[in-house]
Amino acid sequence: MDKAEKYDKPDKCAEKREAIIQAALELVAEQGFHGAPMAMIAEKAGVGAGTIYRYFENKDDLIRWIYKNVEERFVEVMMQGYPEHGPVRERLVHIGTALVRHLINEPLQLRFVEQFHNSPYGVDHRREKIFGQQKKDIISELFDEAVAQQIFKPLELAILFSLFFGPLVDICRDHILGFIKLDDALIEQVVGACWDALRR
Amino acid sequence: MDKAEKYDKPDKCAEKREAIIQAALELVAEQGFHGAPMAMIAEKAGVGAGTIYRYFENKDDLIRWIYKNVEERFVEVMMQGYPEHGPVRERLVHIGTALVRHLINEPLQLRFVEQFHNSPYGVDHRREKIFGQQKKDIISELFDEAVAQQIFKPLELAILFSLFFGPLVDICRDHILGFIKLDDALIEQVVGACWDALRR
DNA sequence: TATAAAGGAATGAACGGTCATTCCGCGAAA
DNA sequence: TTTCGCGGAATGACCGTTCATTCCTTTATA
Repeated sequence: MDKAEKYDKPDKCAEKREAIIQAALELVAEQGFHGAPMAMIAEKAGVGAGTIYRYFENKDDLIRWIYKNVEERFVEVMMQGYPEHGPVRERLVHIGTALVRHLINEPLQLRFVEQFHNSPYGVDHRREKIFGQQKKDIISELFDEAVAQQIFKPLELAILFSLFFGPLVDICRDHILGFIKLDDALIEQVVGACWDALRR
Repeated sequence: MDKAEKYDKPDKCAEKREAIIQAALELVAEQGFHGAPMAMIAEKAGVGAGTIYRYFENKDDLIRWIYKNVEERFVEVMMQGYPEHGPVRERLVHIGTALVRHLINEPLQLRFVEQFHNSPYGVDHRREKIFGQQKKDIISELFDEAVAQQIFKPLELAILFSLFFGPLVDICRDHILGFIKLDDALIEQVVGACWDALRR
């Protein structure tokens, strides 16, 4: 039964890979990088320790791959139903609300990203994000536009991002850890408060 | 010369202890906990590896002791010149400005605290801070008062703290890492923005 | 179809390196 | 001479990574 189930699936490789990713995501999110040795990831994923190295070059590679995917998911979520032609406030509230809703539904993703940001990778990543800026993304464009239209305070993008996203992420973490209890009304209030910080 | 200097001081023990603390603070701040092994702390402090254990029970003890002291320094700085009887806005601006000025003058302390917060200690510490709350501190009292007077939005303390302190700390980090350049005028604008987030 | 060999995926014990902590000999102070 | 702080090699635990071996699937053969 076990064996039949195991081998009649055509994509067992992809499944193993997924199991490794999920195990690593959970362990890093819940215990930090210290608490996620490769042997433990392997055990949790139900594979041998060496197997991980068939799918990922090394631990760094695994961690970066997960981060990249999680971050992409964040952007996707914020862009889903994005009111591209609405007023600035509506667009910003959409982004903030979508992000918060997603983060509290996927606590592991939030915790993982936080662990990543506070690690040797983190600084390099932020530097690249602030200075690299080869192709402006939609969110940066929205902020630039709002500054140009004198809707936002005339501050650098990095500062505006901190004012808006910083508290939202902090508050999601507090919700996940059980320190506060977010509901729809409260999310709206908090996003509104972050908007107030940006508004001229 | 070295020896003479070393032993004619009456408080050489306290000096050694200070050297250990300073070395640990610097290494953790600059490299994270991974990059601050006890042997390296000892070398940087100019003492033997075993000597650290004459002053601190173990690494945890050392780290917690440093954290406690750094945090106390933060509170001291915010309370220095605190306009106790001024209007709420003035008091809040004082706190925010004093904190930012101190953080950018003492980048190691900021980086150390951030490392601490993102570690197994961090969550427990925050939980204790939010729920423990045996004796209200002056800052909490200020926020409570502002909510009661309907100057602030009617939100929980944890949320108001995130709205105010979250961005300030983020921005100081960006300054330290060279991503932005804070000056007095900019600090005032940013603190003002955080105030706007709280204001009803 | 039945059997056997080949090929590649998976395994987990073993390796080299690092870490926190211990412990014992040394040398300064009394 | 005795005492005691100190140093740093030694210890044992742990971690990322490797690799010889095993196991499963596919292909070749009769």
